[in-house]
Amino acid sequence: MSRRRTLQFDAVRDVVQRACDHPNADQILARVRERVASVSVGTVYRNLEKLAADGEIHILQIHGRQARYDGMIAAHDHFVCDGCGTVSDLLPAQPGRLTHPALAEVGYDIRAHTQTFFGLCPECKTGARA
Amino acid sequence: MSRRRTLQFDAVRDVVQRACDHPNADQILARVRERVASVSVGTVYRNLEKLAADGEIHILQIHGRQARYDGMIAAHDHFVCDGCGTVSDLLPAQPGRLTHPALAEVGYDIRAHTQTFFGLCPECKTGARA
DNA sequence: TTTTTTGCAAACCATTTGCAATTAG
DNA sequence: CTAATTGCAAATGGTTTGCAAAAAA
Repeated sequence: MSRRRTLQFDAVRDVVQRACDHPNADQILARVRERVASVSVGTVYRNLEKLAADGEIHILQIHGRQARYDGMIAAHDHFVCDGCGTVSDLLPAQPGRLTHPALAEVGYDIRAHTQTFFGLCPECKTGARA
Repeated sequence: MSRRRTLQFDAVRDVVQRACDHPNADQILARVRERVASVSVGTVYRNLEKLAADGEIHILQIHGRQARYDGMIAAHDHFVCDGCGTVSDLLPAQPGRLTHPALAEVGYDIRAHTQTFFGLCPECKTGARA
């Protein structure tokens, strides 16, 4: 079960960690192939899964059925532009989460905002599962 | 292009708007069939799409590739329990968005939090597309 | 009648998986 | 040597689509 060092694994990790555009699996495959021409789709997905399991990357479900991958694991938010379609990282200068008004002040036209929390609900917290 | 009133459309809308568990398409199909036994998968998806286009419901991409549907359109956040797996609405009593500490105080054990903003970035705001 | 909507089944497409061959340790 | 990883190709599974028949307007 131990993790083995392979050219493919290292390439996938490096591509995701260097990317600043939240690429999807296809884009990652293409970039990895620039270095290791023979990698297959399955290998890319398997390695992305491993990296996510190890907490080295995050899988983003922005919209639609195609996942995007994020190499930045520090807590941060995202902005999806309806104009150019890019997904960008929002890094608060001050500790704490960004707010709608704070972004408006920096020039963003925020039209929607969704927030999702993950964890244990009050019932599960005091009950069975960990 | 005008919208026609059909049994199927009304049933889909009613099922989603009455649901408080953020059902997926399969669950909605099952519930709609309790009233209109003959509805097909395609019809359900087409009507969900229309409702979302009209802003009557929201499509949620919580995790994985299976969408969930939300009949509550007022601004609110979501909590996904790692224990029981339920997705619940978080409705702030006071205007404004819920925060991590606020939820902790009410008994939630928050382990992750993601925030996504949609709109126009500063460049697109002052540029071409509306 | 005219146009939208339906049901069915096939198509799509991102992701997953089985398996034999490779390869890291 | 032996267990993990790969490439390939086939399978999955949620969602979409083409089309002729049914139903609104």
